[in-house]
This record gives sequence, structure tokens and C-alpha cells, in this order.
Amino acid sequence: MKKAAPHGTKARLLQAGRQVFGQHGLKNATVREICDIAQANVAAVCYHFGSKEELYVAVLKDYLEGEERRHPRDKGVTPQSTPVERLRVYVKSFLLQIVGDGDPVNECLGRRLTQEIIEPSQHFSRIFERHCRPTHEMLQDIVRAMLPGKDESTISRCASSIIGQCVLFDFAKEAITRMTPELELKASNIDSITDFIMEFSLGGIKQIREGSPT
Amino acid sequence: MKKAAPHGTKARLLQAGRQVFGQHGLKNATVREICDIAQANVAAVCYHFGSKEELYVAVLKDYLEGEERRHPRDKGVTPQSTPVERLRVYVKSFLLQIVGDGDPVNECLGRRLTQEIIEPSQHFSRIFERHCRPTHEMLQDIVRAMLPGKDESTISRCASSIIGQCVLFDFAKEAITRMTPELELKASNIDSITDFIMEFSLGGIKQIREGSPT
Amino acid sequence: MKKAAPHGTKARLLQAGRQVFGQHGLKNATVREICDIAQANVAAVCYHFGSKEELYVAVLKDYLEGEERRHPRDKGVTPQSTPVERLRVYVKSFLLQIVGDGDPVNECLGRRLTQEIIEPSQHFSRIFERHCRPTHEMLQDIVRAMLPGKDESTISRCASSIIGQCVLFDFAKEAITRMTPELELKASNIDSITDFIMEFSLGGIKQIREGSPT
Amino acid sequence: MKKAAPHGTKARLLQAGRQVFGQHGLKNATVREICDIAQANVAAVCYHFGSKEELYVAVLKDYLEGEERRHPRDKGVTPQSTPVERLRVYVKSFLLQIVGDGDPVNECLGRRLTQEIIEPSQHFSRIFERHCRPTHEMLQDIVRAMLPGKDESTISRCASSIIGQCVLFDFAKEAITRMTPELELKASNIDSITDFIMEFSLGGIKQIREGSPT
DNA sequence: TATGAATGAGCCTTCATTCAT
DNA sequence: AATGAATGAAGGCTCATTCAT
Repeated sequence: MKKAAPHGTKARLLQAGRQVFGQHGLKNATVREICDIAQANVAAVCYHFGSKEELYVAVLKDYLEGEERRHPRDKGVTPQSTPVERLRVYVKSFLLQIVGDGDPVNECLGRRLTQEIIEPSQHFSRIFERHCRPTHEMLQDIVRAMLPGKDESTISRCASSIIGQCVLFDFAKEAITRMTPELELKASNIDSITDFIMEFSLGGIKQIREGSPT
Repeated sequence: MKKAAPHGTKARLLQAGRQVFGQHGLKNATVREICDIAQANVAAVCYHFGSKEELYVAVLKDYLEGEERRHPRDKGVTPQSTPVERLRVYVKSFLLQIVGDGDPVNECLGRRLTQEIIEPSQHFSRIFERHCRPTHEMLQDIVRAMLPGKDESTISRCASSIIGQCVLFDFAKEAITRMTPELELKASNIDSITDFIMEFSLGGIKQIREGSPT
Repeated sequence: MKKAAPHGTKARLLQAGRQVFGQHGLKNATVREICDIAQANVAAVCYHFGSKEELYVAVLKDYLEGEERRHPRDKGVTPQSTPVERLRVYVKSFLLQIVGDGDPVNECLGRRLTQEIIEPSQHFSRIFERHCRPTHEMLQDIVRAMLPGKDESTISRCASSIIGQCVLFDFAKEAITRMTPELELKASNIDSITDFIMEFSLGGIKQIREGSPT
Repeated sequence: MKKAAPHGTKARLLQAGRQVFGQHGLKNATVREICDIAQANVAAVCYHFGSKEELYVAVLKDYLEGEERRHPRDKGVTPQSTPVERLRVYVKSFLLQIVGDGDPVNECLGRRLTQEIIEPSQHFSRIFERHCRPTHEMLQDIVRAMLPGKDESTISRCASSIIGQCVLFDFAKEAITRMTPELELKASNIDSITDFIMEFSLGGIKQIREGSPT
């Protein structure tokens, strides 16, 4: 009588969940809005996913898998690629992910993920382990290749210094827009910003590698 | 019958608000818990602050003013200080603020603030303008002094690269703890981390200043 | 556990609403009392009607429709009926409605309606248009037939003089009971009072029709 | 520190009570609004009048005394006045009171009084006895003089028929405005309406006096 | 498989009143 | 005589979830 979309209810629920959780977050989102958008019954979320929270986790997982697919940190990298080349690919793919593909729903969900990183909910641990850790280890490998002989702690610190420059464009997106809008990360200036971060970081790495004489 | 301290209710309410809002955030916090902790009536929040939201704003404002007082970005700086000295003070005070003074309530509130930066609520704009902007402009002044003749866009980017390295310890605190616990920012390694960020950044700035030859 | 009659909740709510709103009015009535009486959950009113106010409107509408059905102003009137006969039917049906059928709930609701006439709430306009206006126009038609050639203003005034005599028994019911209890409108004296109003009004109309000679 | 008006707080409270109770009625009015307007403390109403309800009664009493003073039903009447003259004075003074003097506060309070007549609150009885009864008895005396020999019941009914025509302009003020705005009672047409009611009523009385022959 | 009805816990707020000062 | 602070009761409403169908 009311069946609307071609996909099954569960799929529509997930889609609606992406949208509503993206916009309002876990707590502020309401099951009712999700079900309205999905053109499903109020009970549908509990029926298909068990609870509001479990739908939230499903949404996050779905989002994360999509991002991983869309933005591999080693896209086009070959065994012959130099560390610098590999670092550039890494940084750029990171920035590309932050910029997003223009889909506002994905953009909102990115914000939710950021929130989970700042303050992980109980459901986030496994997601974290499966996504963030390998990604970060890839960066450490690159940096390690650029600083032969340096201890792991230094490697980690360098990796953090690089990653910090990238994530700022995610975390502080709003702040940047307000304070230095010309710095805002956009599809159009991604290469320029990648260049800058590369140059700044290579300068930093060089300094670390050579130490401060005298 | 339940009177705890005559005329201190408002202050106790603010204190309890810090604690409860810090732990649960605006939406998840309940007026009832706040009032219970403050040993006040359920109506007390509305009476003294007008509404739950207004108490939240008061809490945030109070927190921010405390932080500003505790961690001035130019502590001990004199007109004779060199840009490098001033940058070091800036970076260290930033890290000191992130580490906190051990008060778990303040730590939680810091997380709320971070959340507001990622996704500012309607109440945050003015707070933002009065706190973040001047702080960031101070950093830009320092960087400008280190890159004479460079255009403003480059100044901004350098400032961002520096700030990104610092805020990572705030934003990604949880992630760092899980992935590279030896990197976790603590009172005991603040100087060491400050040194590293300084060295990395000075290397980066030098590279930017001299450009890439050849 | 408390389920009373499956699927009858909405009807029971309306019934309870009639009772409670009738007794206490919109503001003084509480959703809780209504739900208690209806043996429903506190949330039931919002669930089925959207809000307390909307239930109130539903109650009023339901009451009005019942009254209209029970007391048509032209009951038994035929095209052959004389104006005097039609006026008598009109007056009597009006008084019958005021007397009521002995159901105290309906009586209370009548008082609410009276209140809405004195001071219409925002919800009352449409109800007013659909009920009061047509009823009153019917009376004007009757009076017009009794005063051929008179201008509309005079028709209106006569209609008002007649209606005023009727509604007094509604509006001033309490006052009459206290001051001249023998005048109180009851099922037993409806005909007698109808006769009086008819005679007084016919005298008045005759006077208006003939003007004051000399 | 905040003392404002020249009168004492109690007088200002009464004035504010007239305004707020007039606008919102007993239940909907709030002590806070009254005290705000009176520039007094929230506790002032309880302090000076004992409770919200008692202030309400005081307001009503004050209003009623004013009306009695402003609109005596026998203004200008002398022992030589004929019953018809006295009836005209009575009707006109009634209509004058309904029209009011343009003070919106008084107009609102009139509505409250009307409400009390429809559904007397517990506090209204004495007020009722002291005001409505004598007024109505005066009308009955007039009518009695016009219908010598008629029994009291007929006197009462005639009085009601007359009074009904008058109060309609009060009770149904809103309805008249909507349905037949040209009939609305205004200062400018008071004489015209008085004339009409007089003529209609004298016709009615004549009919009652002479009975229906045959 | 899916739903409409119903629930119960809980939330923020309002308000008249009280009390110590 | 008057007040600012504080209270407790209550009120309307929201929401995730359950259940019979």
C-alpha cells in the first residue's frame, strides 16, 4: 500500500540513516525521521537492525568502507615509487578524502567519524582498528624509508607532524572557513596545498635527519 | 531541609554543569543530574540561567576564560624576544593547555570545545571570535616575522602547518593512545615534544623561505 | 497489562476528552487525567491527536456535530409551513439544545462552546463559520418573511432581539437559577417558555412592522 | 533601588492585575507578569493579597464597583418619571456599560465578568448577590409597573426578554462582529439600538398585556 | 515480512508559593 | 514593608521500543 522505493526497506533505512545520522549525530537523530525518509514504519529500524545504535554502527561502517574504496592511500604506487612519491600520494589521497566528492551526506558523515575519533563510542573500537591503524602504519613505513637509522619514536613523531598538517583541514574546516577562507581546502586547490605540505614536511624531515649541528 | 549553602546555588550549578556537560555533552546531559550534583532543585537551572542551553553556554564561556588565563600564548615574552623564542612559547603553551592540569572535568570540557570547533553550535560563534581568532592571529604574526617578504597566503599556510602538529595531540588524543602510546602527550614529555615540533617546523619554514633550488 | 480495548484507544480518548475538557476547559484540563480516564498511556493523546489542543478541537467539533444532528432548527418544517410556525420550531429547537438531554458531559461542553463564543480561541473560527452562521441566517430568512419590505438592518435587529431572548437561558443559566429559579429552563417548561418568547416576539415584530403611529 | 511608581506597591499590583487578568483570565495569567508590570517582586502578590486568586477577586470587585458608579441604571430618573422613561434609562445604561469607555483594560475585564456569569467561580457568589440581583430587581419593578395585575412569573419573563436583547450585545459581541458587523454596538449607534429595543419590547409587553384574543 | 498501535520512561520548563533576610 | 533566592509539584511532550496482528 505504501511501498515506494525499488530497494528493500532495509537498504532504504540504511540510506536514510546515513542522511539523518550524518546531519544530527547519534543522539540527536530520531528513529522517526529516519523511518519517515525511508518511507518505512516507525518499528522498522528496530525490526531490521535491532536498535537505533546498531543502525548507527552500520551506517558508520558502510561509510568507512566506501571511503577506503574511494581513497586508497597508495593509489598508483608501484614498487619502484620513491618514498617522496609515495608520501605525495598519501597526502593527496588524505586531502581528497577530506574534500569529499560533493555529496553532502558523505560530508556530514565525515564529521561524525571525526567525532568518533575525538571521543570514540563503545562501538568504534573495532572500526578504528581495522581502518585507522593500517592507514597510519603505511605512513610510518614511508617516513621510515626517508629517515634510515632513526629510532621508531622519531619516525612516529615525524609521521604525526605530517598527519597533523592534513587532518587540520578536516578538524578545523569550520574554523578555517571563518578565519582564513582563502586557505579552505577545495577540489581546486588540492594540488597546491599538497605541494605546500610536501615542501614544508620535506624541510622538516631534512632538519630532523641532519640534526641541528653545533 | 536540603539547603546546602545559602546563596551559593548558582555557583554550584555552574560547577555541576561543568562536570555533567563535560561528561555527556549538551544533549545527553540532563538538568536533573546537574541539579542533583549541585544539591539544588530541578527548577534551579531555569531559575538561575534561564534554560539548560544557557547554562551550557555559561559553562563553555567559563571554561574558555579559565584556559585563556592559565595558558597565555605569550607567557614571559618580551619585546626583545626573537620570533623563534616566541614561537616556542606559543607551541608549548598550546601543548600545556592540551595536557591540562589533571582536572578531569577540565579535560572533558576541552573535548566539548573541540566538538564545538568541529561543528559549531549556534552559541559558539561569538566565543569563537573572541578566543580562537586572536590566538591564531598571534601565531600568524610570529610566522610573518620569520618569513619576511612572503605573501600572506604562505604565512597562513605555514601557521596552519604548525598549528596542525599541535592540535593533533588534542583531536587525536584517543587515537594516539591506542596506536602509538609512546607518543602520547604528557606533562613529562612536553618539552621533548615541543622541541620536536619546533625543529620540524623550523626545517619546514626554512625550506619555504629558501624555496626549492634547481 | 493495562490494555483495555484494543484499537479503541482513540475513541476512549475522545470520550475522556469530552468529559475532562467539559469540566475544566482547555487550560485547566490535564492530559494525564484524560489518559487516566481513557485507561491509556500519557503519551496517547499526543500519539493519536498530535497535542492537547488538537484533542480539544476534536472534542469541540464532535460536540458541535452531535448538537447539529440532535437539534436541527427546521425539524418538521415543510415548504408549506408559515413563518410563524417556522419561527416556533426554531425557537423551540434552540431551547431544547440549551436544556440538553440530561447528559452532564454535554452540558459542560455546551458551556465551553459558550465560552468560545464570548472569547473565540484561534481554533474556533472555522467551527464558527460552519455552525453559527448558517443557523443564524436561517433565522434571518424567517424574520424577513415576516417583515416584507423592511430593510436588512431592521431584519437583523429583530432576529437579534429574538435570539437574545433564547440565548439568555444559556448564558445566564446560573444567574437565573440563583435569582428567579422559577424561570429556569427545564424540559418540563420548554413549551411554556417557547410560547412566551413567541408571543413577546410577535408583539415586537408587529410593532416594528406597523411602526409607531401618532 | 527599583521603586518606580508613585503609588504604593499594592495599588500598582491591583492595576497590573486588572490588566493581566483582563487579558488572560485567572488561570492563564501569571503572577510573574503581573509583578513585572507592577515593577514589584515575584513574591509581592502573595505578600499583599495572600494569593493569586485573592488578587483576582480584588480586581473583579474593583472593576464591578467602578462600573456601578459609572453606569447607574436609574441615572436622571425622578419619582415623576414614567415606567417607559425609566425603562429607556435602564436599557441605555446597560448598553453604555457594554460599549465601555474605550479603556481596553475595562473591556477585557468585562469579558472576565461575563465568564463568571456563565460559570461562576467560588469567589463570585457574594459579588453576584450584591451587584446583579439589585440591578435585576430594579428592572422587574419597572416591568411590574407596566403590567399591572400580571403575575410575578409573567413579570420575570418579560424582564428576561428585555434583558436578553441587551446582554446579547455583550455575550455575542464577537459573533456579531463576524456575522452582522453593521449591528455591532458602538457609542455612535447606542441611541438607535436603544430605540429599537424599546420599540420591540414595548410591542412585546403590549402583546403580553392584552393577551391573544380569541 | 512488516506494521500500526501503544507504552513507559524521562526531559525541560513553568508556576505559585515560601522563607530567610 | 519588601525582596531575592529557592522550592516542589505538575505539566505537556518526545522518543526508542515492544507487541499483537
